Amino acid sequence: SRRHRHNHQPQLMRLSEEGGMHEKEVVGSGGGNWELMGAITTTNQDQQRKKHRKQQLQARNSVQNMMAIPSSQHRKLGQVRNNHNNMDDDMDEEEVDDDEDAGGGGGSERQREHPFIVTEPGEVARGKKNGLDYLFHLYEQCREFLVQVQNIAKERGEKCPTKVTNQVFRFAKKAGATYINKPKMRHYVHCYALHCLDEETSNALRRAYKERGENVGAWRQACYKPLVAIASRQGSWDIDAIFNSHPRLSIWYVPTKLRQLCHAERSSSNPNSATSISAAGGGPHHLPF
Amino acid sequence: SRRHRHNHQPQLMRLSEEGGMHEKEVVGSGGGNWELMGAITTTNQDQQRKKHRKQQLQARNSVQNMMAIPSSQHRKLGQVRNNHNNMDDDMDEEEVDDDEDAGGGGGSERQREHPFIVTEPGEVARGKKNGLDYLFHLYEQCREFLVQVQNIAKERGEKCPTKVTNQVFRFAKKAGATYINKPKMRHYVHCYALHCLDEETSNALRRAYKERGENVGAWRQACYKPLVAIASRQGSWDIDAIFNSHPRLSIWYVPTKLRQLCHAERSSSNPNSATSISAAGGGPHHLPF
DNA sequence: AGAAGGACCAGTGGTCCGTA
DNA sequence: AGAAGGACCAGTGGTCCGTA
Repeated sequence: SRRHRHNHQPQLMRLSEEGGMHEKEVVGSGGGNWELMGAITTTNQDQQRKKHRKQQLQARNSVQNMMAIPSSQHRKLGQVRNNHNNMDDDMDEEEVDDDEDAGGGGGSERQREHPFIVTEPGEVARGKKNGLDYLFHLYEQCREFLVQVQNIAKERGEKCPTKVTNQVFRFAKKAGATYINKPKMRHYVHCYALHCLDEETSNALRRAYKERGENVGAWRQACYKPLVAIASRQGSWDIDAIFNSHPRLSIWYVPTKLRQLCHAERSSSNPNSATSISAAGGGPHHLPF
Repeated sequence: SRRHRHNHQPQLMRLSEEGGMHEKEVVGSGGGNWELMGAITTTNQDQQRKKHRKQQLQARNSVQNMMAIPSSQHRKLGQVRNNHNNMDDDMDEEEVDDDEDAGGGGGSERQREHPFIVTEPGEVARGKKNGLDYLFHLYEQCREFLVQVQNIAKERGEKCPTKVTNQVFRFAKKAGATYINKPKMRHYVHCYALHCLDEETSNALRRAYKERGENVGAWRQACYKPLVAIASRQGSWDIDAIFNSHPRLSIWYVPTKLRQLCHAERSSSNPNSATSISAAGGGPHHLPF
């Protein structure tokens, strides 16, 4: 096969055990579209790859170059599928692949990420699964992408984002981290929040839910309650202040449902909420960050 | 005339001298559409006004009630024109007003605000003009509207804006402050910034530009330079940090042009800007706020 | 069924340009 | 001409729902 597997971000690979190769690795689709991958703390061995004819058939990506990363060819990146032979890059020009390339776009379809399972701290997921340490690691990666976007913005004298915005997700995608996307990160933000704010509780919850054989959705739901308890203990139920006071959490938007739960809890625990809010500025506990 | 002039916000009236009445006063167009004006720290004497038939001809404002302020009738409010007789409310039902009511909507057109002129500190504008103290006062009003929006949001457990957003402008409009609008406030933000950050310099500039008979546009342009000088003196050229460090200024977005000017100045004064930015976090002067 | 993520949508920041 | 502001537009935050 002329398609070469290579890991562009060795430090970022997924944590599931599965043969020698990690499915999250991105297959190089030819040369020239990994420009500035070096920005992601990895050396880039792909920059001198040969140009592939297919890239020229593909219309240039119309999205403007963004944040110093040249637009990639944006061909569907042909991420390696698990237990599925790599297609040769030329194959789809001469034969039909039975479950990819169905869309008329001409590229192979991107493989979805493996679903998360509830794992204990330190546990590596087996099979076509990803573990929760990997999930939390994605949040750290996003933070690194944000820092890069911020540095570039400062360098250019442009507006500098303080949160993980669409711009950051776009940057991550262009940088090759195609496994990062907004809906996923938003979906599990509060789980990451618990991990940041009270790792002990977070770890205990993971062990309990793994023990009971609960699925990820159940674990995710269960993460809300201890967070509300933390907000309650702060005395203000001000989940925004709690997020903003934590250096790793402050870059994430508070999820709507968590805010609503904190508000509901505050209302039920203190029906005279008007005064409680006015008073909140004066008296809540200091956060340990 | 059955149309009554009344000042809904006595403390907020414009500063131009012009007969007994101030043009910024809003004409009550009938009863019922000043709900919750009390939220703007004024007692509301208009709430018991009679309903006017014209309001019923007007389609109900389709914009949903926002932030606890019932939607106003949204008839064009018929702000008093200067040196122009007040129309009787009933007039447009029986006769045509020659320069209002030209649209098909059936309401009288809103009068534009009088243009600003360069005034000295404390000086009240004469004629159909507004002075710069009044301009800066509008920024204080916006801050008060923001505070109200924030209080309501906290009360409801909703996202709480930290800046003067579209939501705040909408709130201001619904509260009757029809003379506040986004393009205007954005246009003069940097002038207000200078007023906040270095009132001495701001005052001197006003006096100089008034003396030389310059128009508002020229004065406005001239406000950029001392701001860039302030950013330069801070050593970081970080105009965002300067805005955010000031309690009254921090709620305003840094205007694009000011950011660009600071960036250009930094680049020309320190071509090796990459290191300068990296170092900026460690060493800039403390701001006095 | 449980879960990942493309893609949509209401409302945003930003400011142009038809208006007076 | 100088100036005020309605209204537009590209890109946002938020998340639904067609997909696998």
